[in-house]
Amino acid sequence: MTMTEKNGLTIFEIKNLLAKFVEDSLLKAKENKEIEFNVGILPKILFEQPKDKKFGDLATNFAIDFARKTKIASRKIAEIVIVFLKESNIKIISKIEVAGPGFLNFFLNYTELTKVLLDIENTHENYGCLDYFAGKSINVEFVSANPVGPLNIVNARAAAVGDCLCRLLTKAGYIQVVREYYINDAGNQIKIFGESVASRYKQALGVDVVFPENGYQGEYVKDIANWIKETYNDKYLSFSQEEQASILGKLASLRIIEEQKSELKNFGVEFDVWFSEKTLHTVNKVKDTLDLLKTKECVYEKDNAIWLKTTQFGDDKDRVLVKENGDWTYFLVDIAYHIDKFKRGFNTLLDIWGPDHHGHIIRMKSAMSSLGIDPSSLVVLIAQQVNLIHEGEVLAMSKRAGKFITMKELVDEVGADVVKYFFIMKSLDAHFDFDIELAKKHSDENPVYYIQYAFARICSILRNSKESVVADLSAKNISEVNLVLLKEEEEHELIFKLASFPELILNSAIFYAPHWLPKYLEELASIFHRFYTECKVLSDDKDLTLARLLLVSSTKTVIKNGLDLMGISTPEKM
RNA sequence: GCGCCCGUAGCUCAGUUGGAUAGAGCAAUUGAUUUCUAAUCAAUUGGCCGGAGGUUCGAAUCCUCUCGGGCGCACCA
Repeated sequence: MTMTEKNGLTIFEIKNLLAKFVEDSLLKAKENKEIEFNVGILPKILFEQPKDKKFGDLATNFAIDFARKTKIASRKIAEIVIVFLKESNIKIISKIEVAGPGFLNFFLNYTELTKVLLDIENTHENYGCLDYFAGKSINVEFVSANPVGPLNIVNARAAAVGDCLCRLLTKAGYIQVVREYYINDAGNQIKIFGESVASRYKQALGVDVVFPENGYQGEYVKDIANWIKETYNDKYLSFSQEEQASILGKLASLRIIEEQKSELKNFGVEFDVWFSEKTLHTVNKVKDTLDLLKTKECVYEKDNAIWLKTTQFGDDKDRVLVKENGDWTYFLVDIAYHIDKFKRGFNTLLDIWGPDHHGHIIRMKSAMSSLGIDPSSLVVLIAQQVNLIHEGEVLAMSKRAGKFITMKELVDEVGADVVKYFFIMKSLDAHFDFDIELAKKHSDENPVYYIQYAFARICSILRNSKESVVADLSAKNISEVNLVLLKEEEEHELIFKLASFPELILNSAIFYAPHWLPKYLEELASIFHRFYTECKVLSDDKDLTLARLLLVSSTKTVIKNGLDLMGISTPEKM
């Protein structure tokens, strides 16, 4: 539908509107000399949803905060302001009260608020889309596992959360969101991995060799070696040890990358860019970065190595860029990588790193500062560790020792929807104990099914409505629906929640907090289930049925939009 | 020793800017189905927000100290 007029207001818009009215009221009070203050100290008017209904739908405590600056009693400020507010006759508000030490409580006019349902119907999958980050672009780098083994459960966490975050950022208005996977295919680990594969390859061909002491033990290494044997036979047997490690390592890691891609795709996560660390070396980007750093006076030589003065930005010691033997450090290469990303024109770089990398944040930001890049345009989120709990015990996992559960195993065992939901619902900061038995055992009472069930129930209602005498909603001009009929408490709660959706998107995107989304959807589903129990949608009262169908249809849209943001399916029947 | 993250109900965790009586799910107990899907709803039980000070009208939230758990502190990646 194009050129749709907006009918109602979302909660976010209402808050902005009210903030403006409060501010205007304060200024009028100042004009009337009822309150004296400098315009510069005008407070930011923030609203919250009181827990207790008797305090209204929205409340602000600005007067209490403002009282400190003006030395006027907070209650008095509120009482002066409320007079002007009442004179303003704000359409969306039915009642305003001063309460407690100076809270200003607003009660919404639900006849007005309900009009938002028309907007939800009109905008549909675009409901919740914002233009907050209009014109901005962001690069989100996540997972980025070394190509030396299958993806593990921490990678699964990063994949689920990173992908959801990207969808949220897109919805919040970024013009470009690039999902990027950095392949560490040039380091020491690759070398060790190559030696491991070469060793297994020779063993597979019946050669008696000693497996490297620090090699990768996992069974998958043997599988890959066997694959190479089957594909190339003894072609590489005559090569030198070094060549074998290099060539077979490359073959093996390419294969692993392909497997990672397909496992991620199977999980529903696809990357726009697979960036190979090697390309930084081949086109001199590391050297260029080093040269650039050298011009910045924050680089010095000591003990035959080249150092970056990260201490001037708060690091506890300076860091080496070029080793005594002339090799570049991982740190320098990583700086070059980030410079490369910035050069591609992104306003913001977002990295999701593992917990063992938190010490690198200050270093990387130091490097950016040294190069004159605003360090706040690099955002690093740390995905805390995941413990897999099996029969009450924490499973110790090590890729080197080949003892770990892969992302694929977890997804096969528990299901992609549940895995995604479990990971997204936790704050990234939180350490996470993932109890496999619990996830499987309680899968029927899982929150994800709770939400999906609400969706399925709505689909069922809509199916039934088409068979009844009640006219199909889409066949009617929805603006003819009599919204006043939606007056039950459950209906109002549902409408309020639906109207809050865009604000949730905004906050989740601004604070990079995707875990607020599943919480919102659980609350929404809960309100819907209660509504379902209390209010019959399909009845002989055609007008009421139509109004409730509109409400239910809007709920369906919001649940769908929400689950889509998490990459979780929306079954129409359960 | 220094730094980062965590500590909230029996378990797993929310708590956005300091707000009004600390929340949800699971587990436990009880009730609800001639009615659009009971994978649901309603109700009950469950808390010194790790501890101690401080800041203020007001603290789970901010500051200081402290105790537990995890992870870093390489010329490894």
